[in-house]
Amino acid sequence: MTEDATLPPPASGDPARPSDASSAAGERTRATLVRVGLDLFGRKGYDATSTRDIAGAAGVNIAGIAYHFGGKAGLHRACGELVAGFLAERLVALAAGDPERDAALSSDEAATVFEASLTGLARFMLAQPEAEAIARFMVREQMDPSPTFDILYERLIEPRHRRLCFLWARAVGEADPESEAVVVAVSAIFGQVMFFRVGRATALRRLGWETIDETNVEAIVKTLRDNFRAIVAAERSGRAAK
Amino acid sequence: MTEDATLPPPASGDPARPSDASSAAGERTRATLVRVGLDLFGRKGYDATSTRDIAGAAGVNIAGIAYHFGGKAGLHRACGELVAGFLAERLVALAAGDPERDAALSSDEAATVFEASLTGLARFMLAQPEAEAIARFMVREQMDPSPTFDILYERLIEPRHRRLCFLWARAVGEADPESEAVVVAVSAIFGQVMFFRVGRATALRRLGWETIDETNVEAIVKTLRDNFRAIVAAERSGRAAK
DNA sequence: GTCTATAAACAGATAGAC
DNA sequence: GTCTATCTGTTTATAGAC
Repeated sequence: MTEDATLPPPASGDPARPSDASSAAGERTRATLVRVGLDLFGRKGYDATSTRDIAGAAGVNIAGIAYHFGGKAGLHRACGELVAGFLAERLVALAAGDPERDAALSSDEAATVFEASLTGLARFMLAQPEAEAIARFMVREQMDPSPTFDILYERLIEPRHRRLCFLWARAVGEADPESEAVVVAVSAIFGQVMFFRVGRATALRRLGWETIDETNVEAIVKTLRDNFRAIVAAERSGRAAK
Repeated sequence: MTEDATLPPPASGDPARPSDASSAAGERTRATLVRVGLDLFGRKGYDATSTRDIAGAAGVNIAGIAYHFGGKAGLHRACGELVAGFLAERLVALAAGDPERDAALSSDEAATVFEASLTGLARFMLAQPEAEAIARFMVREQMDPSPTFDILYERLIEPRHRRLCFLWARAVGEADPESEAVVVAVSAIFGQVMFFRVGRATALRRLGWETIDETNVEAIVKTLRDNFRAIVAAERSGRAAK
């Protein structure tokens, strides 16, 4: 599982790297180290993961980490950049919507787009094997943010969360999409998905599941959808009553 | 904050300890080490926390950890036992209900008790300063369970989650409180609370808060309550329509 | 029960050969 | 670009004085 993930687009010409080093072999080594690092950092945490473990699992010499990334911290940062880039692209596809057209959506359309984003996110983050390492890495950065968290927040979390708030405000007829009530509501709804990642150990034991496969995730998605629709309906009727 | 928490009941006569060692000084040392260990383990994780840090912050000699707990792992286990005992007791008080009387509750009463448990849990876990270390420690065990997780799960998480499932089933008129739909629904609702602990870094930035104080937590609780009521109402009407 | 001193293993980083 | 060998610091655990 660590070995054959299909995560990183090997990206032969990487403009983010300012320095030298552009041979095909070096690029392959870097990509392998980042992929393995993402898995191990997410699985055990930054401090619990030794550079020897990473180099060993990647089949790369230990000195290669310092050579290619400047050190352990540099590799960690590169993992964050991979996550931000890969996931931002993927989530836009999952949401199936063009952010620039959101402003033209009707209330019902906004609710539909929000729901599609929510269920798409759940299906991807909970059932896709390639998302496991990513989700673990991100949750860990949430728990105790390192310098890498800023990359994730600014390039991934903030814009996606902001868009959901915009959609939510439009769906329920709230004028200010950045109001406290909207941000809290969207966060709470997102938390329903997050539980099945963070509290996975509890969820699996309570449900007698061995893992969250594509069958199981549909049971979760059904509940998420039902809850979302219930909350939207109540919010709308609450506002109409005023 | 590490120094003056009022967490551990110093428990002079501890029956859980099979061995010798029962002087007042030794008991104080053990209690201090557990309290500091809980804070640091939760804040930085098991591997990132050195026994020197713990001993230093506790004002105890490094060798004392091995002497009193057998080693770092033993101290971690003792932290888990403290959390399980303290929180189980506290949550029963928060729920304001006697588990043995749950079977006699009406549907509306069950919903009320569930709601009180949910909001009480949120207020305690999100705003009480003494709960910060506990919550961090528990989330970390969820993320990558150590042997200590079994203590938390069996003595704290499972019975509390099971009771919420019972209340939820009764509230919405579901016969089987351990059915997949019930367990998933309760987990999702709990996830709404969990987000503001796990995703705290995101929530604070998005809301412009410096911390979640008692004022802020009321904004969260209001959303949690509204969402809970909306979901209950929708679930009931969905069943009535059949 | 608490302390000092130290052992034995391991961490990340680096120098230099190839 | 990759390798071996090694440096330097830190880790947990322990032995023995008090």
